[in-house]
Amino acid sequence: MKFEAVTIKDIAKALGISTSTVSRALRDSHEISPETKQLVLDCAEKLNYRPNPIALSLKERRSRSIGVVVCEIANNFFSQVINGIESIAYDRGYNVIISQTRESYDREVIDLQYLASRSVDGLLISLSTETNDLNHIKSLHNKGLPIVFFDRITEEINTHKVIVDNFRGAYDATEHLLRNGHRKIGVLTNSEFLSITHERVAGYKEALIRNGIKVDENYIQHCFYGGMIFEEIEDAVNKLFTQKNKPDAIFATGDKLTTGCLKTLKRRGVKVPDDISVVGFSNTDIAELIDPPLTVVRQPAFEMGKAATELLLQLIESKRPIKDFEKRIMTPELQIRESSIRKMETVE
Amino acid sequence: MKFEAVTIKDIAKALGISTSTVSRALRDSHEISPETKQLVLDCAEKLNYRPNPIALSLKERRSRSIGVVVCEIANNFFSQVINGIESIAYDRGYNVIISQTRESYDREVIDLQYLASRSVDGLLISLSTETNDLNHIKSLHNKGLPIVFFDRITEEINTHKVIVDNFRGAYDATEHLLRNGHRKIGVLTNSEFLSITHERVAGYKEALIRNGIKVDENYIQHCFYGGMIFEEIEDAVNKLFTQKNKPDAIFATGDKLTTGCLKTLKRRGVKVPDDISVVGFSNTDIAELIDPPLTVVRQPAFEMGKAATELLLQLIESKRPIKDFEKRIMTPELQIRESSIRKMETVE
DNA sequence: TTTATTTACGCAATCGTTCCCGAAAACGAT
DNA sequence: ATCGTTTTCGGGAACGATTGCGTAAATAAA
Repeated sequence: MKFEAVTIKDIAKALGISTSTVSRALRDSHEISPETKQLVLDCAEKLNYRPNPIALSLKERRSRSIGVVVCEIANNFFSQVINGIESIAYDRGYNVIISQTRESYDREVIDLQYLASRSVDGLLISLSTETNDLNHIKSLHNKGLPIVFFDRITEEINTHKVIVDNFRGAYDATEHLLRNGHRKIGVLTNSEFLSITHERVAGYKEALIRNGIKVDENYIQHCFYGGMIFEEIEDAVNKLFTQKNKPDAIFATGDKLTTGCLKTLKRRGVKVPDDISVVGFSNTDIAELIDPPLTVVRQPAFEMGKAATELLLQLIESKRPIKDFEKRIMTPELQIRESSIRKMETVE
Repeated sequence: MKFEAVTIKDIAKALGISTSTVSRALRDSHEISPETKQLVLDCAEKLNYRPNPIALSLKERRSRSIGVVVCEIANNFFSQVINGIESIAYDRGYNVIISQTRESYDREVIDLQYLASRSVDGLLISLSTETNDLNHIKSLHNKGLPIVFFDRITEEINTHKVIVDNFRGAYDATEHLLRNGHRKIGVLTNSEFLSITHERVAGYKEALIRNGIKVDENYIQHCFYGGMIFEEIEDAVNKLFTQKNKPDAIFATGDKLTTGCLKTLKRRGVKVPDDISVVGFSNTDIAELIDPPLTVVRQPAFEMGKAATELLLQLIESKRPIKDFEKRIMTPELQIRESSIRKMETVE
């Protein structure tokens, strides 16, 4: 049950020198003779010495680890973001600690508390649905903990941010539907607390307005938990279908929202795209396999993870406090497939 | 940039008592007067004191964290397992540190090294494809670090293991295909290094044999990286299709393998299930949305994560060394959909 | 009152590492 | 030979927390 690791003391004892000398030799200090240095290095090699990161963390008050807070990893977008995060962090010698909030504010508070006490050197945060009050993050930010937001950001905290051009993604998706002859476009979207919701709904509205179509608020259905609870989506779709003027297309603004919508339609026996067209934000790898192949707004998730991590490390490793923050906006890609293309030859 | 946390010393100073007293008061020791205890508790509350886990880890040589090693999290099965792991660990006060090997042996070695030096109290491992030599794990195991394997296990190390009944999953899938009139069943499977490969291929073979069909080794195609590299799957499917006797069904033994196979078929214009049937191990949430709805062997991933974690914590928290290990075998579920059902009315 | 026993707390070591400071030895300059 | 520098190394404190041991004061027993 014990787990005895080789320490600096063991080397010191083996060589009959002090721990200070060993430490300096390993750290490649100038105030050490080449011979002693070599001796220590050899001995460390022989004993398979590994510095104890915990002791280092305690001493240096940094852990060479960064915390990632997302709502859930079982989501294509976030798991791809995490891959991007790791690809950078790993190379730069940082460890990544992931925590999931499952869209709960309480868990976000606890997770953040934990990560902070664990001395992470910085934080990569995508807010959870329930989060409205940001004091738990502000207090960490005010204490000087480097934070970068991605995807679900907030304007209340001034720091680096990485997002996709949500407005444009939504605009393009909506316009694509309009071009294909749809006029009554329903929206399935997330909680109103989230930045992505506002940006995406705004893009949708703008596309309508520019095409001379009046926005009907009844067509905009919010799912508070973004589809984590399936019934939420069923309800939202029901509400869309009980409008006096049933929509002829649905735009879903999230991964779970999109697939949940498709499931609901399928179970109801609604044909896509014959009865209704569907476009959704999604990073699924199998959009082409879906029946019908799904038109998606795809985010450069991996790149977003990379960018956010680079910005964070820059914050962490900067000597002097950074006051000039950047909002990096990446470009989403509309991948057009059959789910949004009205078949003209289909006649009732 | 500094991040000053409240320590036990701050409380001691504020109250004019020693750190020992504070520590004991917080730990609810009996040798502390009720008044002092209350004083300390109040002060701790007021200053918002949080014990420093790093200092605790150093002192107690345990971190109340467990390490998880998987090939990748952007995989339905593994992200669901991780959810199961977290659901237990979280309640029991353990933190989960996830690392991805991306199927690389070298990364597995490094990740494990890192987790060990980080003083994780235990390890949950699913081996990576490339891993053939187990010395890096054995050495940790021999030093007494609690380890539980799941999914991709090894017989070389004696400890708890959690798997699904892979033999049965494959047997059921194959027999299902046989019952539907298929006789020439190709297999897309993982590296021969992996336990899951052997178990699943064995189940497949047994089903054939029991039905009086001779096993044709040419029908069994291994993808070394389990489909992480798409071309691998294309090649394998090609090989299957250039047999003198083209298969009339494909059984894929992994998530990526299954979706990759479907993509390849779709791009080749091969119709499922008209031209060929497909069954695969997969934990995707949208099997029903695929064209055609996909017959899958689904693993109770969440439950597997829970079970593995419970076994690990039992190992970690046991007073005396455990010598009696358990292999927990859970039941996979064959979910039958259209991809494996030959349409009888289809005539050439 | 004296002695024995609790009670309640402080001191200091410990975990593994770094680093400031002091000092011995070696070297060069005078 | 003497002094000043430089090189090279050791001692010990510090990071935050726990804990064995020692001990003064309070209480109980004689």
